[in-house]
Amino acid sequence: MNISEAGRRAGLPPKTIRFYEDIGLIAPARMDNGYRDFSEEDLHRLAFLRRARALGFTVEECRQLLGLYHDKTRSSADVKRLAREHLQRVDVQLAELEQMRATLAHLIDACSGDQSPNCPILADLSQTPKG
Amino acid sequence: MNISEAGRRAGLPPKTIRFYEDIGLIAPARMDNGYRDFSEEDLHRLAFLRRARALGFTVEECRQLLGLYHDKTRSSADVKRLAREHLQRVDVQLAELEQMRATLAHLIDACSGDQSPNCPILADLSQTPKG
DNA sequence: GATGGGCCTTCCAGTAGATGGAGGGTCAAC
DNA sequence: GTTGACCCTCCATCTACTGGAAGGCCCATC
Repeated sequence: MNISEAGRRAGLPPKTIRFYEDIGLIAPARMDNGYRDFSEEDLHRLAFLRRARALGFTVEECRQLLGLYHDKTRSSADVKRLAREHLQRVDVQLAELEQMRATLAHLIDACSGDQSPNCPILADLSQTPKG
Repeated sequence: MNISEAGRRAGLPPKTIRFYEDIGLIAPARMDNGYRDFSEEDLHRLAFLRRARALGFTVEECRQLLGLYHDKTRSSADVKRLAREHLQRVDVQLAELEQMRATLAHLIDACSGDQSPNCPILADLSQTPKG
């Protein structure tokens, strides 16, 4: 199977698949003409990667998860630990974004949005730290 | 005022300040020896940048915001539009993160986290799209 | 006046995770 | 035989910095 077909079936653009090969996440065979030749196993890995990335795991975490997936002697504790660390990061990001959102919404609400130059948003941004 | 003092007062590392000068967000004067010489106005711009960045505005948006801030003929509607567009982006990111979080939390909850290789997290990641 | 430490400068490289494009090979169809 | 749609590699670009090397400046101390 060539790269565009693999991409279509795994839900990843060919560019991304080549990138994943570059960084050693997959290693598809090659045809005589040099074209990549994707097996079902390659496809499986690609789909795994797409899902793990969609959950926000970093590429390095994906590498570890793939390693665990293929390690029949793994313990689920290792996987769970990785996932929990990631969840903590997600929670931090969520808290930051929610804080941003609250401040932004508050400022937007306070701004008349008319033709006057008077603007609480700019006023807030230009506030000096101690006054 | 030299760069480390400016950084201390604006809450930004010297490296970041140099970077902001590189991309044209600030243009501090220079002393005879080539050192940057920050005015109160420069400090004000730096503090503005720090706050706008902390609210998640991109550097290009910060550039526009600074432009509006110094434009006495601005209308607050322009500022509000920028802020609203940004808020929409934040909301999209929040929705994505919350979706991630929910899935992750669900998977983590389902995983025993013991020494068995059996792991619902890996099972989910390796699911093929149609079964 | 030599030396040391702590600043400052510029420039280059690297980060994450792709994505875009140039330049060129391959292949099937018309 | 020549389009057009693929494929290949390699390099550049994006965001917003951050780290480090190599070297200059300034002040204090011996």
